[in-house]
Amino acid sequence: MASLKDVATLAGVATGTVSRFLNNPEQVHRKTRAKVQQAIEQLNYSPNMLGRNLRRGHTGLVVVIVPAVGDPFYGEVIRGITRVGDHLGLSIHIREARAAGPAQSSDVGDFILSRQAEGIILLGGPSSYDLSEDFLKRTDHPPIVVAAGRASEEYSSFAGVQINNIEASRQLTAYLIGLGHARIGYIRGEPWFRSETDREAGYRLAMREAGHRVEESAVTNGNLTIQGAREATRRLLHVRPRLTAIVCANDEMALGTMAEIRASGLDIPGDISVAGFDNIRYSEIATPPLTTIEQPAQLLGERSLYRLAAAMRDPSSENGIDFVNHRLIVRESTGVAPARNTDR
Amino acid sequence: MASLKDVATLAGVATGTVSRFLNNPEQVHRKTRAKVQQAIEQLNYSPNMLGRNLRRGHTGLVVVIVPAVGDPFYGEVIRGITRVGDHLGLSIHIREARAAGPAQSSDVGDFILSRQAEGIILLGGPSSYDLSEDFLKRTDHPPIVVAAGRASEEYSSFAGVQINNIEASRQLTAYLIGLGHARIGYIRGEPWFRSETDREAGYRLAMREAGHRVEESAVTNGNLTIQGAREATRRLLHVRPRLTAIVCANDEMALGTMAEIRASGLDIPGDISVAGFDNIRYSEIATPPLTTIEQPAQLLGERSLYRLAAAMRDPSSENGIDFVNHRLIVRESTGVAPARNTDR
DNA sequence: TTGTAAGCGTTATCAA
DNA sequence: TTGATAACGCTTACAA
Repeated sequence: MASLKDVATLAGVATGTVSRFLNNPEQVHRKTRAKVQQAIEQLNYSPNMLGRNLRRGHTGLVVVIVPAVGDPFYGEVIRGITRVGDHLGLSIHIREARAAGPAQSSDVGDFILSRQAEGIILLGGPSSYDLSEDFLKRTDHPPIVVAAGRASEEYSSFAGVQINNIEASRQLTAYLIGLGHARIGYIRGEPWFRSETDREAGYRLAMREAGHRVEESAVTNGNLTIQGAREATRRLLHVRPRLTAIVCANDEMALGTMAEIRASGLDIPGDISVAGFDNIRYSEIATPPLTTIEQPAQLLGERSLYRLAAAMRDPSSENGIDFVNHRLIVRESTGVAPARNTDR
Repeated sequence: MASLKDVATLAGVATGTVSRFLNNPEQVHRKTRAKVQQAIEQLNYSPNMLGRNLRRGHTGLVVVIVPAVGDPFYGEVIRGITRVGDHLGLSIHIREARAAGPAQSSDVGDFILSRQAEGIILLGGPSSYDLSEDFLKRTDHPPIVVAAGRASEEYSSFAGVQINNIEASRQLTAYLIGLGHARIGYIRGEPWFRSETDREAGYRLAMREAGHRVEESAVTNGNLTIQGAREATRRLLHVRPRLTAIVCANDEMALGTMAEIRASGLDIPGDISVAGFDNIRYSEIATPPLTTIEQPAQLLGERSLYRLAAAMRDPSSENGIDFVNHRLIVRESTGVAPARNTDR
């Protein structure tokens, strides 16, 4: 493959001139420009970014770490990120967090430290999936923004863009309580995602505020998957007296929960109400349509990259949390609590 | 940030020695090893990949171009790819194809030609979304594998891993015909995805084989989205005499189609049967569960990367199409055709 | 086993 | 406006 030097030789000029042609064409004479242009076309030359980036000392590359590619919610966030990336001239690369779990610390840290990327957006993080402990201890890494997650105390050097998960969850749960529900179950996702401990906290808060007790058998793990949620739901359906509502830490699990409830012959919301989080595109067309908390996904993405870009320019820029508005969307999966059953 | 030279200075050895320590530790004396190790830790050194890759002449980076991040089907394919990537020591980067449409040729080609990536996997492609005409004309690019798409004549220099879309679609349509359906509509996706022209061809083939006429008003565009499919379905519901079945080019659209049919008060499959493609995870829990063609998504991903890796090692390796098996999954969204209505 | 030095493909500085 | 040359951080003969 042709290098800049080859072009220079063929055009009969110095390498510096070709470089100038590439970066500041107006500084090279019309006549020379033509020669260089001609040589470039003849050799099918295109600049080697490795050389360029090495010399320039930056890559214009931002890496987005996503827990699961194929997740409809994160997909929307990423759409927002890439849109801003196009606008700012930044290359966006997406990487799936190691599926192996927290034990296998990821190689993402290495990738960053090795200067191939100049910034990171952690979607839904931070979790030990994303970055190794070693990495987190260091202070000499490029800027990091946590989007749609939760920048917690222990990672306070990260900026964050997110909804107020505690408040959103409290509001959703309070809405159910307002419908007369008292026996409300909760299906959490992976416990190492901090945004979800917040959601669980909001649920507990609303229950406490209403004076309802949370039985620990009514709170269980759904692993963020449809299948996990179905199994979790099966467990919750054994709780007696029967729960009249189930809140899920995201819509994906809520869809699984609804499937399992339907499979068991119960009615939604007649027997049990179900609510989720995220408002993914499948929630609106579910049967029944799912009550959920909408996160402004694309906005989350856009804002994260703007903040990251600011931090890349000025490393000393603030790294507090930027809250965006959520919205309770009431649909038909929630209804008034069924009259108290006397059987069992 | 510390460089290899800094480490060498601090450890009191030559740069070459540090480099050897990094790459062939067994070739350096135990005593020296300790010194270097110590210096590395003290400086928090990690190698700059730009320098290393430039010198070595390769990056170990593979780029996956996906039409839409957040698509559940492609998400599975990517999972297969990343798994093999971990295994082969290749870094997998995902990039979303420019959302702007074919007019805006993408910068992916530049990225590849600039030697940052050593291979490309095109998911669902190739389409003009992915690569510019200029790029496709060139022959000096790194190996390209088309996964879950269709490597057509015009891109015959690409290897492909896919199901036989024509045959799968023919089979699905023939299954409906076997249930007594004769008036079957078709909702295609974006016409520039070649895999979908194949699916439409298979549908037409089955119809022709059964001696059924395809009315052009019964074939329409769904843009690969739920919303697009709903609009398409609204159009199809006006066709008279009424269609008794609708085949969609993917499950995403089929879910939208079912939502619209339900919204219009018709029964699935009582009035209209619906079938899709891909067997995404939401299809099984849809109401009713969706009849579809399963593609072995993870396998598609795994095979693509193996083929790409082979081509990276040996550029002259074959680039034919590697077919994997699809499977018809019959669920409750399809049933026998309703008795011929005399009204209208 | 270690040191020296050339070179990967660029850009940038300094003279000319 | 252009050319010569050092430098970015690393690897790898080759010599010691």
